[in-house]
Amino acid sequence: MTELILTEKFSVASDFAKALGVKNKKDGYFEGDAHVITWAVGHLVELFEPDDYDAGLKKWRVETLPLIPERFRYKPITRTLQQFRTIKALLTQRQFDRIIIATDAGREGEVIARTILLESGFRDKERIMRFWTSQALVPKVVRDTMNQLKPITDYDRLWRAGYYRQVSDWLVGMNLTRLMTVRLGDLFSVGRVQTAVLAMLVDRRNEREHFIPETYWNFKVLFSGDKGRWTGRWFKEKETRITDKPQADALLERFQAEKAPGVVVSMKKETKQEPPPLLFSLTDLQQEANNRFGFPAKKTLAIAQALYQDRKCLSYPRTDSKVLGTASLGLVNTVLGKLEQACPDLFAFVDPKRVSLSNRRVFNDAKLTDHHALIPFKPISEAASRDEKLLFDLVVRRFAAAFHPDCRFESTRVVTLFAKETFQTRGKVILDPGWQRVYGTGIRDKAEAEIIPPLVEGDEGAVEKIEREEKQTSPPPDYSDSLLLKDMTNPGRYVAEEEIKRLYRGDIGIGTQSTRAQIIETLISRGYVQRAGKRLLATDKGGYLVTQLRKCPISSVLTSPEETARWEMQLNTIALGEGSDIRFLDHIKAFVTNAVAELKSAGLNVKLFKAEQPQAAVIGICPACGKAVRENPKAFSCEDRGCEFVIFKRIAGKSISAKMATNLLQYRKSGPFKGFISKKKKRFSASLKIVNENGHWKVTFDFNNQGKASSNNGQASPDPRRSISTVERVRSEPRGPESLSAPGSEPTQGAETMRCPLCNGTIIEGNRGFGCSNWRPEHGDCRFVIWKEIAGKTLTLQNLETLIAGKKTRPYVLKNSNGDKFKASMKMVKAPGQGVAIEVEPQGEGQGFKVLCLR
DNA sequence: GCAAGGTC
Repeated sequence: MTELILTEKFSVASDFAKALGVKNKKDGYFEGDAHVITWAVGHLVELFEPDDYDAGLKKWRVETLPLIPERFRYKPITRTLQQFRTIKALLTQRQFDRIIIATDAGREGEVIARTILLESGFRDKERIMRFWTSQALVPKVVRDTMNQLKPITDYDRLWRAGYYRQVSDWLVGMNLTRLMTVRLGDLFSVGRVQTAVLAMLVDRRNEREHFIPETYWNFKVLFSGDKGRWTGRWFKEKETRITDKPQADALLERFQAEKAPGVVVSMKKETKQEPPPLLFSLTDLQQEANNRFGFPAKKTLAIAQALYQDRKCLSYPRTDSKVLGTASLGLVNTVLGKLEQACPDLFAFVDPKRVSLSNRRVFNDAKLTDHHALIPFKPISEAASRDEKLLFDLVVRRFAAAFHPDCRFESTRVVTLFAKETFQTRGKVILDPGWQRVYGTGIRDKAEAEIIPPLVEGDEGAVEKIEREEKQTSPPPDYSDSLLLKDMTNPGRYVAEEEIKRLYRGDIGIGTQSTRAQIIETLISRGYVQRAGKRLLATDKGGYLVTQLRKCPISSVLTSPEETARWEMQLNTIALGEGSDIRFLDHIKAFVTNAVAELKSAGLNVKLFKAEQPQAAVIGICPACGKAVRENPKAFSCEDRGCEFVIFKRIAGKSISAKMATNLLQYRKSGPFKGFISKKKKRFSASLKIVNENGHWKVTFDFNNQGKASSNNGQASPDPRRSISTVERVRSEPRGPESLSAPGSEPTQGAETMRCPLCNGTIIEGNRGFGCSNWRPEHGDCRFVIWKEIAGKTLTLQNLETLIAGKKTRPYVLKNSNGDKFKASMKMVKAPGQGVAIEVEPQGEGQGFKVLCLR
């Protein structure tokens, strides 16, 4: 008997080949005695474009809308046509006893297989079987599941649900994008997913713009008794804030007037346990990598893909599952064995009892989706990039943590009665860090870790200090990739209606794990959203589209995340055989028809949008005028229009990368590089340098010094006249409020590196300041920073060296906070309890030092 | 010039 097996992707086909002992690889498939195994590359077939139905539809016109094809048709996707033809030939030109569909176990997997069969003209359903499992495809799982093949008709409903998903997205997207674009005179894309997400970003921008901060007050009282001190925070029922000023004043007066001590009225101690976090889904990993390293979702996906595909140390990344299947216990044991050897520290406290099927937080078939959670397969290669290692480390730690004991801690809550008001004190002592060992003990609960004396009810404490804190309410934060992914995954948090909240209780989100990163990028490329560091900000254009759609009652549902969830719910019922597909499609068609009619006649404000292009990245400093040099399509040029300095992206036939340009700007010389082509078509090598000829700065070749700096990534040594030390230039995202960046590559070789005066770490350069490479909590949480601009003066590299060496700079003209100018030199001093400060020493007499820059 | 969903 011969069988044809069709998988969704090459990696799965090769898992099958391994399990079935098929070794003979042909072009586009594996060939064995009993099996031929071939693979798709995701979707190989797509819906017709409008102009495939009718060439007249190539032009976008309002009059041709709504576009509602009588019958939807498919065509092969050009990019993967070769593979489609291979599969079609196998299906139609060879006789197999059975065709086994082994695409991923989910709705889209079903669509991928069915559309290939459809477009190949293969109709013999009797011979088609479905291979269905979400377990990791180790050989045993493949062989066992091959013995439990299902008739394909069991999955017809799933295929229909997938088909309606495709078709309804097409109807909404094609019609409303064309309509809004033609009516508003600029490209305005509209879609079920992208418009709902855009609306979330626009709403957040509006909330923040219209937010009015309110002042409120807290009270803290420091009690002191025989057993020690404790701080109580005022509360009444669940409230800890007082929003009324007279009330706050009255309370303060009462507290100050009160002579009697505080009395402990309750003391509760509980031992609590916190289980390890669940294994990573892609979205969780993207969130964590965005929070910790500032990686955009797309970057994390790309790195994870490389770890999976090239380095083969990570499982399939596009998964929304946070568990493994019960068939993966053996796999887990193998992986644990390999990783233990590579990083024994992380696995020293693994609890063998947790490495068993009784660990339902890890092994849970009921919670498996198309794929299982992200896990490591083996230690990462030494050759991997820094970013790859960072990301992989997150996965390994999460994996290790999953097999650790719970974190056990003792939580204490003390209530003290003072002046007839109640004050609470919370403490937390970690008894056994359990899985937190993997992350370094106690990082997570720093804020709460207050040590409380062993109080009992009735203990008295004299009042030592009464503190009133004035605070302001803050608006919800701007979205980052991380926060947006969270709300896309779990939109119910922002949905008011109880009924709809319930819809989200299942696993319904907006978009899918495979596309969420892409949706964010689409919004950016449409000019709806901009990145500003970690933040994602809706632009005026994005806000405008949402406003126009919301003017129209029918179309406005696209701007509500609820609607996308309703569609998902209905598709689910179709997949389960409970819903009517015809009614669903009729509903969507009616929606599109009505929305088109409504928007055709709506009084839309037509407004012209200049592309709000985010500024291109700064790649260096202009040698001619000191302003930023930015990348543009053809060159790296000075942002000052009046300055003509430019480094073209092609020099003598060779492409110049941003990295090369950065080096060139920093060191005035870079190379040597191979691959230039002379006017006589001869190849040659040369370094590039920046020279000043008659007051004109330009890039020229340098033929000296050939081959000398090759050990240094093609980077020349720094120009000795410019600096004796170097600072690592960091080009990743800024972190936190200080806007210092994460460290980039290793410190530049060949030059003395500057050291942090507090912890001896490496000095790294961020966007706004020079900081310490040990800024991460796990590296020592060093907060050292010197801002690049101090009192209106921009520091030079030489100033920085002088300051770090503890020496005084020469006097400069500086400005104080009132804008008054004065002349002073700067020096770094130890500031008590604060790390370091930069002081300026005014030139005038008797003015003393003035602290201008605390860390 | 359009959607969203796969995979590269």
